[in-house]
Amino acid sequence: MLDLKLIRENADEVEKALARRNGGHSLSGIVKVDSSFRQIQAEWESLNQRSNVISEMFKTGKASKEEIESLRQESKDLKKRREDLEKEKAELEDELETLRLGLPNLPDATVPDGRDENDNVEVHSWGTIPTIQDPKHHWEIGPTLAVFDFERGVKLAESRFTLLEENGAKLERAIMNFYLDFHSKRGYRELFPPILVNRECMIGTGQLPKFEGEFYKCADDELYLVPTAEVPLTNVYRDEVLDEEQLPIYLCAYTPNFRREAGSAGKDTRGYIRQHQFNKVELVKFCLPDRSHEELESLTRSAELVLEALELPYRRIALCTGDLGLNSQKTYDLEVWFPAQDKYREISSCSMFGDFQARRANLRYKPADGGKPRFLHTLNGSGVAIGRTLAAILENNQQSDGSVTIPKVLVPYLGGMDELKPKN
RNA sequence: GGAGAGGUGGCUGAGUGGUCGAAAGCGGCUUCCUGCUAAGAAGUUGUACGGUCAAAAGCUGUACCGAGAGUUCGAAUCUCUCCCUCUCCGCCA
Repeated sequence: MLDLKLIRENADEVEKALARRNGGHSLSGIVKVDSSFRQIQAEWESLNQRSNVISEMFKTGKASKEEIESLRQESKDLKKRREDLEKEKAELEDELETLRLGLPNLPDATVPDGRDENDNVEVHSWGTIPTIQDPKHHWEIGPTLAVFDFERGVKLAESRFTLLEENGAKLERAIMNFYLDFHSKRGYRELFPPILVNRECMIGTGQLPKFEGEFYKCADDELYLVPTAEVPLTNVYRDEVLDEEQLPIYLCAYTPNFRREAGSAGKDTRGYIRQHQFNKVELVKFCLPDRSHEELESLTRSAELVLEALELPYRRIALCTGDLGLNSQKTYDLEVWFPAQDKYREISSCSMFGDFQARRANLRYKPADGGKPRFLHTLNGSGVAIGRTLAAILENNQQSDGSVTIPKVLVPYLGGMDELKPKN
């Protein structure tokens, strides 16, 4: 959410900054609603003031008996007019809130301009792309190695749900534990948050109200299945004022994630890449406003390091303005190599949000110099997606005999197992 | 699920329908004092959005005592609905 004062006073500049994204975002609507809201507000306040004066006269008993009758009547009339104004005021306020919540963040100056993902910029790549004769897709390899059972996953739920067979289950858990251990050792405090969250959380991190159809919601409770651990983690300190000395705060957590994938019909329908339920370890940071850029670099680096530890070839992409998410000022995507698809696929997305989420979730810190509480800055990134990691390991580590070697760092997490062999 | 208690400022905790933005204590801040971070004394201390001002300070207006509705000239205080927390019992991983 953008600062209303900033919009009011520098509408042109804000509009110019937003124009770097796709689809123009006109501010004239917001400015207009804001000014009529304030006009109504002023009128309403002056009526209140009069009512308070009348009350005061009752209190002090200064009015004569005849005056009392007319004052009583006046007060009743005032109340009626106030109620009319209140209705109008509430409507305008709602409208203003909706408009503001729908407005995206301002892109950072360092973000490359562009229309869509084709204009994203590769920052660097790591690792050697393996040479594999006729590489197979992970969905071809998985079932032969007791990793995936796609048919039964669909039977249990619906499409885009997968049953992990014994090796898959163990591998998924090994990756998850490796990631959590790795980030915990590097200063991220491990939490295990609720996986159902309330609406305030979803608004706080920016999923709602704009993307209502993307998420699973409980019918009888105002609760949502988390689409990412970003939601509970970023909301941990919602409506709180932290001390400056507490910052920065690094959090990490594993959660399952649930997404309807409403806009992705027909995309990645095969395999384990795009599921309604998937596992992920997420990294979240809270920091002082002037630290965002370096925190983004180190956050992204943390995500890269787990891929390097797993020896998976990847590249880092800087998203262009047109591909940036609603909340984000700047985003790096990490993409890992998928041999059978002959391309890189996203496995992590690391973003800085400035005070955009902090305003929505009311996340503040008290400056050490004793000033008023200020909004802090938030960042997050996948550290990284577990299911896609599993798929990438299957594809990159496939051998000509149909087996798959396990990355060294995972072997201890698998009781010493260092390869998966086909049954027969 | 049954029974009960309660939701007030950064925290603890008072509050008779007008004198309550709200006692008191703690904490915070400022100053004084004792030759050093300990103790003591005094003062000060909510938030949001407006107005005034070049701006800040200051002054000033309105709102806010879980949320919403109602009674009343006037509600933290009375009534209703909802939400949440706590205690006991039951049930359950």
